[in-house]
Amino acid sequence: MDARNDIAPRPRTRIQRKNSRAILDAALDVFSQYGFRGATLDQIAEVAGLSKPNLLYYFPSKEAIHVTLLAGLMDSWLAPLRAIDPNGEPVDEILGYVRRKLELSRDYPRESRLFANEVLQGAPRITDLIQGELRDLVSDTAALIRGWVAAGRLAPVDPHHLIFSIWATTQHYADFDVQVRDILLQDPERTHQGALDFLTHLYRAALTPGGPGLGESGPGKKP
Amino acid sequence: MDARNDIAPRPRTRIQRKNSRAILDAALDVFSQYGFRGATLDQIAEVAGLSKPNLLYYFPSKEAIHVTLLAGLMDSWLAPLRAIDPNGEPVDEILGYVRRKLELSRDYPRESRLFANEVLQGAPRITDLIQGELRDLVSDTAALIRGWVAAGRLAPVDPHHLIFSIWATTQHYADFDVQVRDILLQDPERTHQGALDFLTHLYRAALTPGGPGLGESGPGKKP
DNA sequence: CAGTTGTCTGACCAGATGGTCAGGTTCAAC
DNA sequence: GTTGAACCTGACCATCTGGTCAGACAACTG
Repeated sequence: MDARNDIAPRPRTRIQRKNSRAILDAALDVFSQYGFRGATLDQIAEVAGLSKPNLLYYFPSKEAIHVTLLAGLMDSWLAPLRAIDPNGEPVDEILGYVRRKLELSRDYPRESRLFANEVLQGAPRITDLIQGELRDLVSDTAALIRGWVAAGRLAPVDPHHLIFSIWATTQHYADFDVQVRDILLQDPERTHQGALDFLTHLYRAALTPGGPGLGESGPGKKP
Repeated sequence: MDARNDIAPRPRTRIQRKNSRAILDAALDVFSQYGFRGATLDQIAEVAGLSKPNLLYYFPSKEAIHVTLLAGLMDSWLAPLRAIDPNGEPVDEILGYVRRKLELSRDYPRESRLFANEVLQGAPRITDLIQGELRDLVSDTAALIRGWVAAGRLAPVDPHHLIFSIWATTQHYADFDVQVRDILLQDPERTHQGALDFLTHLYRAALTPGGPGLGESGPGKKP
């Protein structure tokens, strides 16, 4: 009847903190590349520089490591969406979201791939998170966007498909990194800039009220 | 010294054809869901309704099945891109590509997921296909698009990032199907139609020459 | 320094996994 | 209906997998 059986027991000692971190980092490497079933504890242990029994001293099972990673991920994953300001300029707010999401893909590609792997495999371990936290936040954001559209401050688009498209286009650079690199053959920073420029144009064109060949020509406010 | 050791030996007898088909279909189910390492021969055998040794009577190894699937996939995967008509109306041609690609995602989601899984894991078994066939075709298409842009028949966009975004947005509906369903909670056909409408608007707005905020103001064609 | 708690490991286990093999069964052609 | 090839299987194997465990070792505490 002890109370230590949390999903992620906060580390107490320094060693615990250090090793937990090392394990989660190694696990992120391996899980994001091979998915849950394809990853092995031996691999994770080797990457982490620990023995397999030692892994299982810190985490009760392979699945516990995986769940800990996924749970810790969702927050930072949703942060850019939460950061949309309902009182801001609609087009700029959405372009800002695109930019933040793209930066997330550049800076945390392993997290993106971990998530992609999980969803690809039917999201068996995060359906509750998707149907809960994620769905609620998306619903709210969709309502916000609908409001902007109704007010004529945004071209009429379906909010859900808009959000999906932003997820898809930004995460693509993390999830399909190998493909992108093999086709573009250029340094990552340039690819990132090219993607940002393109996506900015794409969404500005599609979202600016007055459609293609726009109506109200506002001040060309710079980024 | 027999000549039977092709990647995909064309089946001769009726039984061979039937069972090969069943195996590949089952393998597509399993591989697309769990990835190469996560899939097991026992699973594939069970789905195919055959015994495991019988699988290995038709294919020499697990990897051979996987490679056969991937090789057979690339063609149908690239077909929509090949179908772009250099003599057509640029915006319509690209919108047509988007539509075909979206239909592919709806009709062949397993193939999309198989491909996604493979690329996610670093594309260890198809780097040559990506750097060869795929890269060449993308290069050609990019050149075509650049030509259209130069002729003022398309808004100035980076062809590669345009193509990436089309892949991302369309394949998203297959690869992240679970997530899309959990958020939208509507029947697939309606989702497909909604996606098509949104993407059509998105790309028409971004590609129509004379769009928002660019230099050469072309003819403001249609709302 | 003794004792207690926390950290770590080699050896081990049961079950799964990719793959093999000797031999049995089915099938089509003679 | 005999025969040879194609088809199929149960039993088996080496290896890997997630996980356990008894006990060694380290570190803080008194």
